[in-house]
Amino acid sequence: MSAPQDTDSRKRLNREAVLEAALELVDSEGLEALSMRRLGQALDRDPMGLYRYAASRADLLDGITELVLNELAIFPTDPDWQAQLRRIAHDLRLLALRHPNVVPLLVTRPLSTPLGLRPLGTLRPLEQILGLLIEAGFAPNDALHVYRAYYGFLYGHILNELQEYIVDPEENVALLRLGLHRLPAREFPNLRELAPVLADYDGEAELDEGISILLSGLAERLGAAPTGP
Amino acid sequence: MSAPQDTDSRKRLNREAVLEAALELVDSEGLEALSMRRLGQALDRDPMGLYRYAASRADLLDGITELVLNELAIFPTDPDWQAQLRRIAHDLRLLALRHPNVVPLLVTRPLSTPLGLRPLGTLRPLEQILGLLIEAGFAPNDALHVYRAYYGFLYGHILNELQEYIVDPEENVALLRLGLHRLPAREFPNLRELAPVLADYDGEAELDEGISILLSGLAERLGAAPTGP
DNA sequence: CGGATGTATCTACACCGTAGACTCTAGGCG
DNA sequence: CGCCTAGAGTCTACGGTGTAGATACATCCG
Repeated sequence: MSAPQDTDSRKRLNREAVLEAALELVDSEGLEALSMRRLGQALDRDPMGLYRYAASRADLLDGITELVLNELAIFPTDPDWQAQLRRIAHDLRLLALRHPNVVPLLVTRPLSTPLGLRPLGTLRPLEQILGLLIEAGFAPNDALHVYRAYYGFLYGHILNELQEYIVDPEENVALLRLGLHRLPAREFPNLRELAPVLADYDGEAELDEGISILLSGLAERLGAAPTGP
Repeated sequence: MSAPQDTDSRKRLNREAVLEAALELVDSEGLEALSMRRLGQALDRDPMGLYRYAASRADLLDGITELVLNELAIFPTDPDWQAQLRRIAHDLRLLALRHPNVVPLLVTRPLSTPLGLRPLGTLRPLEQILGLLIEAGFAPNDALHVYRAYYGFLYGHILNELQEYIVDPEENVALLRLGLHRLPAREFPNLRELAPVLADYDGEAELDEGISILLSGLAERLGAAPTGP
């Protein structure tokens, strides 16, 4: 009658469990809904107790980005680097669509922390992709440049796609039309005319096409100036 | 002796003045420092009075992004669309470096508002670049795709560059070294080895190179499948 | 048993966005 | 002139936030 009630939700916590609950909250109710008190409530714990597992709210946010990025699998020794980069791109895209509310964290957190001080989990993709490229024959310098082009393109695409993404596909067209109808016709003729095209955006195809272009450009460069013996 | 003290900072306000003060605050002290109370203090006004010029804090943020994007000049009728796109890219980069704290808003605000309901000022670049491309001979459909590739690349680059940007160039190397030194050597060999290269990132050159590649790809496509009569 | 050590909880503070009531000012109109 | 109205400016208050610090509690070691 005095055991600390392990009925269901009162198991012993650990950092991962806390982060998972936080992620769940963010996924379902948005970033703004994530507060220590709300999270404590979701875990049926005193909010102050969470500070044992996350030093601050900022640390919590970092933890979430880390957790999400861990869903991304990279195999830096795969010899087919092009296929690998293509797969990673699609995986990251799906990950972003699965956790749209986390995307702002993904692109924003790194801006506030110098590279070397970031959570290791968020640096791992960088490290591993560098490895992949170096393994593939790029000089380390070039690998870095390639990584930047690749990841830049990827993040850009995700932001683009998510901007035009609307949750309820039923409302999608209507809302879009409604919204665009609001635009002054003489100032925004092109946007208004493109409404139907905007409405059915095939993000996957667009991403794949972009990756193809990028990869062919990169392969060309690799062929032109090989560095290995 | 009773005039409402127009000494200096107590002129009549308007939305733009408020937004400019807000931008100044964000530039100098970061996004988190922007609160109604702080802003009211900066303007020597009652915080509640600001609601006359911005309906909410969110609206304030939207206003700031709009204000910043207005610094970007686009000439949609310039026949040399490639030069135009290149210039815009560099302008946007400089703008991001001038207002690094605003960049999170730039990439993040559009994610929370359906396209048609966004502040007009933030849609204008899209509209005008579409105009530029259509004028250049792209079919409207293609113009949209090209825009996405272009802007995606651009945003990606800016995020990349800002991630590695550190304010005080004196501390830069030291901090970076310090940070990277922290990384476990066996897990992050590539990153550690690339520290010196990371330290002197020439964002302008990298951007320009990327734009060149993109433009040549685009020009090729335009040449391959022209749409005009 | 006594102490010590780590966990959980509570209280309190300074700050936030903003709803709503209130005061004050300027101007129009009889 | 006096009065009324509309709007701008101000104040107070409410329910929320992150988190420092004190306090209570459990658990283990000697």
